Amino acid sequence: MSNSQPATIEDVARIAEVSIATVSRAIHMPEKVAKSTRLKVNQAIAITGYTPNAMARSLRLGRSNMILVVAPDIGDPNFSSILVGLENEARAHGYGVLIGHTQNDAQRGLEYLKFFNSNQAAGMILFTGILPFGHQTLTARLPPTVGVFEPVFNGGIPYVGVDDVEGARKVVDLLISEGHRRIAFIGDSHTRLAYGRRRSGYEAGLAAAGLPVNRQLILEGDGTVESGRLALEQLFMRDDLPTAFMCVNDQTALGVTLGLKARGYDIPQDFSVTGFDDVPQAGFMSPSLTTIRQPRTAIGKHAMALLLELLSDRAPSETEILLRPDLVIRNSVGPPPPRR
Amino acid sequence: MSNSQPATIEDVARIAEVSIATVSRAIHMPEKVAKSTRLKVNQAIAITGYTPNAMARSLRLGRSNMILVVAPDIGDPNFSSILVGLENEARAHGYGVLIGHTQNDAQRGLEYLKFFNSNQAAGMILFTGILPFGHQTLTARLPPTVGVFEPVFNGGIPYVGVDDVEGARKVVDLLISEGHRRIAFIGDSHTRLAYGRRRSGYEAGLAAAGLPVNRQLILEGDGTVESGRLALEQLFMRDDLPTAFMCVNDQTALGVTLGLKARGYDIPQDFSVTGFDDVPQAGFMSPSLTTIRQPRTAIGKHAMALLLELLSDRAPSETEILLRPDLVIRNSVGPPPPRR
DNA sequence: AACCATGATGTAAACCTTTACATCGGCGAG
DNA sequence: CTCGCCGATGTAAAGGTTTACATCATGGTT
Repeated sequence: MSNSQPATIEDVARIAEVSIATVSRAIHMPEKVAKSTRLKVNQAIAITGYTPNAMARSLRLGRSNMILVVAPDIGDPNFSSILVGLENEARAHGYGVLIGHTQNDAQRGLEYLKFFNSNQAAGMILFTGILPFGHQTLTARLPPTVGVFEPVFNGGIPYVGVDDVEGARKVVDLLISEGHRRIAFIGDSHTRLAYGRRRSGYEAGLAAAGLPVNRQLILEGDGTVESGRLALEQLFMRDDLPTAFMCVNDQTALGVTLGLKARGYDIPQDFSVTGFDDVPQAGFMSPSLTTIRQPRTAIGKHAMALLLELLSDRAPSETEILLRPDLVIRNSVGPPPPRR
Repeated sequence: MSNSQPATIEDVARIAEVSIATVSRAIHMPEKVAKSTRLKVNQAIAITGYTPNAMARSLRLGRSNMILVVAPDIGDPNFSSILVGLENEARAHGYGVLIGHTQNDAQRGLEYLKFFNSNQAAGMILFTGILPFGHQTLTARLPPTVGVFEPVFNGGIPYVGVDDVEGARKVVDLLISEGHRRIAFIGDSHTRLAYGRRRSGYEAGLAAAGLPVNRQLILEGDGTVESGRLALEQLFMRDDLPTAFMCVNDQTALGVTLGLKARGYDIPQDFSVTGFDDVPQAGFMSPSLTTIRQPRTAIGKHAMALLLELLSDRAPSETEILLRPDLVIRNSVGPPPPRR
């Protein structure tokens, strides 16, 4: 039964007493083979436990049914649920998913690019906001690619994510409606498109309320906990404090929260803090964090659907899909303290 | 330069004015080819931008240089750093890493098994404490495999992880030295070997201190936040409280902490809580969590080294590698309250 | 001077598929 | 009865490698 070598199509053919061509057809174009033969073949497959050799198959075909998902950091709390969406959609269409982990190392990114020479993958999903290889000349020879979660910096790449501008807008609007007038934006960035969009939403919200945009209250950050803590320290050094901290993501908000608590302040009594993304830990923070929910599995699903559309080279119906962000109100926002 | 089709070995041969055999040798057995030819070949490779077709290669060779890493949940906070260790070691030996995500679905596990028929992967790292496919007959035809982080339930599979017994022992010893006598163990499990081992350490510690093992204080759990919260409620319903909660992992400890805080208790003034694993969030919890550090990248490194040893079918030097667990003392442990 | 070992290179088979093309038999129409 | 067509199946090539074996030239030994 289970010999040392995996069964090949030839083993099946021998047992079914047909040619290998017929076996192949019985598998891939069943309607082209007589019912009785089909039966024999299926029995033979069951007997041998044959599964087609994927490498030989895609060598012959010149294409594979694998999609490469490239992420700089597998540990990103947003990644896992997006992956689930990607995988489910992929498998529903007969595709599989490989995960590539670049650790922000262009060298590694390049290695994954080789996958496409060998047809080891047919397309690529980019979880990084940037092309994962240094600025090679090869922009031309890029495989079909879709960005998720964060628009791809180098431009021109279809993208699926949440509507960052509107999400940020919802946050500022909430803060303003609570009575805040001095709202800091923590985590501005020139390189991360998503953060830039969130900042636009922030500014739009202020403008709509007739509030000035105070450049002193906009601090840079890279979305890490540490960056939040750091920005907070800078603000305290300047002694020109806001009443609310609108953070570019939940990690940053955690940093701000920790810093504030370390200084002995209470949230939301003394200051309000908001995040963005609603990572799994957001509900467990103390206080639990008011933030924007990312529809993560939906993002994954749409992104994969878009990529498969690209692969079937029907012209893709759209090139940027923006999903609706939902505000999640928890306990980190309150009215500003009476005076300061 | 960059035509539409990727360059093949034949293109290189033509340009270098040698046969394809020589090109292949120049790449894989450079000492077998004259220095002058080697030079020509290398130039031709540079000109064409040739990279070998990995599929054709492993089709011919009957083996690949990819290692499949199977995890039920990519989002597990322990996974990412272990992966880094695995990857670094793999690439140092010319191997690459593929990540398989099973979502605890045996069907998916089986699909990954097909990788080995096609030689898409040469070996497998199991991050799940269990064989990721239902109980197939195929235990015999298992590819070279190493478990990480959690011993593999179905037995006989080499394993690299932390010494759970000793780690747990360090935790109880700490609690006992603080003066605790009634210590609950949250997260016992029949199916998760690591948890069983941690419980052994717990019992050993109690025994060494001459304390009784109270079965009422040992609660089941599956390592989720929710399981921690649940176990806590059970204890409160029984009205027979411990002074310290030793949790099987950090997530469980988070659940216990949240439950305790919801009931208005202070940690560590009213109760002490400990975790295990030192996940990245442990330091950010409030209070910050006293726990056991997993040497995650080291685990990955050793596991991959062991697997590569297995692959080279030198008999592996050892079949279980246990790394030293370190106690990380933070702020969730204190002496028990004066009376109760 | 004849021979052989040695080193460098080329030829062709094999790995496992898929599929264009050929073959074959049967059946309906003329 | 013959022809042509159609459906079912088989034959063989192709896809890009690696490598056993063959070939060839060179230089040293006898």
